[in-house]
Amino acid sequence: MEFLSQITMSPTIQQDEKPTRDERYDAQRIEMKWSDRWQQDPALYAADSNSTKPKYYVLEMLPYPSGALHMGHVRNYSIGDALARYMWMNGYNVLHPMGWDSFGLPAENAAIKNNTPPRAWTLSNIANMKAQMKRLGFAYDWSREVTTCLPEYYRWNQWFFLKLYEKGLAYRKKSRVNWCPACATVLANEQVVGGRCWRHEDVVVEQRDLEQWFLRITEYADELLRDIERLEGWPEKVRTMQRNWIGRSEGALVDFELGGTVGAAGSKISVFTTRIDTIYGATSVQLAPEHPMVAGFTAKDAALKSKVDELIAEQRKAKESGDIGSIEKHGVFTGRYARNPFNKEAVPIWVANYILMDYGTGAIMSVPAHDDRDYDFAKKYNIEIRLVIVPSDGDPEETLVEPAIPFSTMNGVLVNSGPFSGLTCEQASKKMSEFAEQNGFGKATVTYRLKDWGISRQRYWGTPIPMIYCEKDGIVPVPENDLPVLLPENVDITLTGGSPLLRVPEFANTKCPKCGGPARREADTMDTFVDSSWYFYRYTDARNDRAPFDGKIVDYWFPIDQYIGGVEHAILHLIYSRFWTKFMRDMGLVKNSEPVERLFTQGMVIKDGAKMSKNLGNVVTPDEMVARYGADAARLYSLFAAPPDRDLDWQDSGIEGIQRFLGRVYRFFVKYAHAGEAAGEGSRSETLSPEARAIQRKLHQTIKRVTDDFQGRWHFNTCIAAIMEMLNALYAVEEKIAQGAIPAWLVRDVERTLTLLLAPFAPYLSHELWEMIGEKGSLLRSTWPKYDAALAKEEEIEIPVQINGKLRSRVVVAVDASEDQVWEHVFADEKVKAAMVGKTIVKKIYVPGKLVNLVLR
RNA sequence: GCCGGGAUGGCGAAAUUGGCAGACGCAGCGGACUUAAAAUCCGCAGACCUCAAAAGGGUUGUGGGGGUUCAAGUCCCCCUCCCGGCACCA
Repeated sequence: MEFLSQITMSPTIQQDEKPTRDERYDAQRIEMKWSDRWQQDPALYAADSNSTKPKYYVLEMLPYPSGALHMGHVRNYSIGDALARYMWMNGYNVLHPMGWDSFGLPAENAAIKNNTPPRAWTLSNIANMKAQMKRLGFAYDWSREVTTCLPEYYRWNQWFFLKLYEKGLAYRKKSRVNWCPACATVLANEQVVGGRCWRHEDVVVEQRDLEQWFLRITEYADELLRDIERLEGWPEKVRTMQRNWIGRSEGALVDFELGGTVGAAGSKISVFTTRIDTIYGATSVQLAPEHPMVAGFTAKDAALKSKVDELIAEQRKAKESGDIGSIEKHGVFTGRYARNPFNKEAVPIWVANYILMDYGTGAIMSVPAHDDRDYDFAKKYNIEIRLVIVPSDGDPEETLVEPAIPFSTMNGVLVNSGPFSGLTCEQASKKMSEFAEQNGFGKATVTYRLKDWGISRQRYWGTPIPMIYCEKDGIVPVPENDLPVLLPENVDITLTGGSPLLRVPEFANTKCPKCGGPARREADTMDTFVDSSWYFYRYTDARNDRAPFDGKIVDYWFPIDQYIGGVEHAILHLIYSRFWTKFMRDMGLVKNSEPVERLFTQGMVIKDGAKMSKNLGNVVTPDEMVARYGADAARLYSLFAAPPDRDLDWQDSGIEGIQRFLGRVYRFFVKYAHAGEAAGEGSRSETLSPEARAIQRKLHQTIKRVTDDFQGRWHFNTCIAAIMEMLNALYAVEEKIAQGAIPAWLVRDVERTLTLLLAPFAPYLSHELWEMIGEKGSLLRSTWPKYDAALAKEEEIEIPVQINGKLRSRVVVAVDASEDQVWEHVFADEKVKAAMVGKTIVKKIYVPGKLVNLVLR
């Protein structure tokens, strides 16, 4: 009975009868063995802030603890981990930390859905994901783990906020939020679906103005822009995106006075223009529908008001669906006129849906002759089109306004522009700005698209903003000694009506630090981008309880040598982080002006042509991949399937090929690892057989290919292909190896080097191999192999022979053959001879080492 | 609409500077091993045509059209489609 039950319970024993247990590549067995060993040595991946070695700080963007890792994470961390291991093997003191961006909306959503407290939900997600990371074998220094939702971390958010407030970089102003009347609460943009509440499909979301906290990032707009030039290790596309995001434009403010009846909202309209030189062509003024002056116009004009409301709705809808750029232009004439200060002419005032309130002044002067958008609008509403610029090199007589002469033309000359006619655009821009300033109706100015950073969130799961409101003393900051302002637990966040903390009396009711009288705490929490703006500084000194970090330690580790993450963070996270660094520098906390030296943005992981998502049901989880193929295979495949900067199309069959490759490696070592061990060093001076020499050459070529990619463009897919080629070359001469015809020392060299080359990509297997070849020291601290150019060099090369640009033959020549020798071979070639019959040579092209081409006629 | 990135065999891809298009891998086909299958090892393989067959040879081929060049996936001009980002930036 017992015998039978053993059989049925261990079906693998039967399979194992043929190949012995150790000949099969059993990823689970190998990975569990090494995983156990690594757990027992927590100092294995520890960074040393007092080391004399050169430092290297490699960082992957910290994840939000959503519950489980996805393949995008695996890819991101496989890239970073390969680099970290490579740098360790190159003798660097590597800092490779990990943490959790653990405040934020999903925890609250989960709380509402499943009635789990955000804190418990978040911490259990972290535990799960940390276990997944460990199983995948990522080499993190867990002693520096940062969890942003814990008071040890967020107290420093509060501390920084107080500093920002002290410096005048934090201020309050009214700002618009989405408000669901049914929930009676504020909604994030994400919770607004098609203009309606995510929980109430039939409820239209309203806008409300609330007093909120802002950080004056615009104070640094110019420096943020200028320093982009220094970020040479960043992808060009990210730099371009940031430049455009900051959006500096030089132009002028010009005041148009209102004519006729003057509304209570003010008597002049200030417009921003980058082309003041076209102002004589301005035939209308256009206001954003939400421009404050418009409210004055519509107050007593119900018909106008309903038209304007329509424009507002159109604009909001377009913004939401993301195609504000292609909005169909609509507008309404207000019945009022404004005076162009240059020619004193009265022009009609319109309200238009393509004018944005949050850029410039929310008002423009419309010059239909020289701007396509203004042209379209003028055509539609029959507004006058007046030509004021003609190309300096064209015939003015022929220049009719049909269609608009592009606004961007700077190489033009002004016409119909009073005293400014005849000037070039450039001259006129300068003179006209000066003229406006002298006469008090305008000035040259610089406008940024970048807006101040609103950080108030009317939510529970975030860092409480450390401010107190006292009836007597007004806004009073929480004294530093009273930090942290703890986020209360057991808060019912399903209740309605603004910020959840407002409804927690123990939290909201407090005493004024100044007068001791009754006061109310700020109940809003901070945007989670605050957490991620400086977390990477905390890693350098993660357990400091007296300061966010020690400046000296930061000075050792910063800037981050390599930051790796998704391109979706190219703007917000990376610009806030840059701002935070500059603010900390101005506080004297850090010395560097930029946090990140080199940035790498990886592509998305795609399955069946679409981004992996639960909705599409095309999610592949790391857990199932690890269970079926092992962590090494999952990691290696995520690097092999595509270059890391491109999107990756996940194919389950692809990972099987990788597993097969790992098995091939393993079996080779099982068969031949001992030969090398027994042979010792042997006599390296012996002359190698052609086969042995070929293996040696291939080995050095492989080292070069892998090393070059780490130094250069990180196309790990081709590195891994190179290692596969090396292995194929070994199997091709397997018989010789088995016979001992390849010197044992060379086999051992190959095996040792192959193990080192695999170490950054497949840590589990490479550790196992390292042990199999009898190496005792730490693989991670061993030395990256160097290639020998002389050994990598080919002896003979094949030169393609083209005739009239078409491949006709090939000749084999010595690698150092002279041009004459090559031609000698070419002309001796039968196919070349045949092709030359009856033809004359027009041209001979010789590209050393590459090809030859004969042009015949 | 604007900005950015792409398009290469049945599939994922390679070709780093204008120089043999398709490395490496998947799927496929054939062979060896096996009673058989799996696993493994070896080999074939862009498409079309030609040759009785094989070897060989030819034509064609990197989204489409034009151009530059002895030579173009790569450079220039025009166009189509796909992906990502966006803020009509005045």
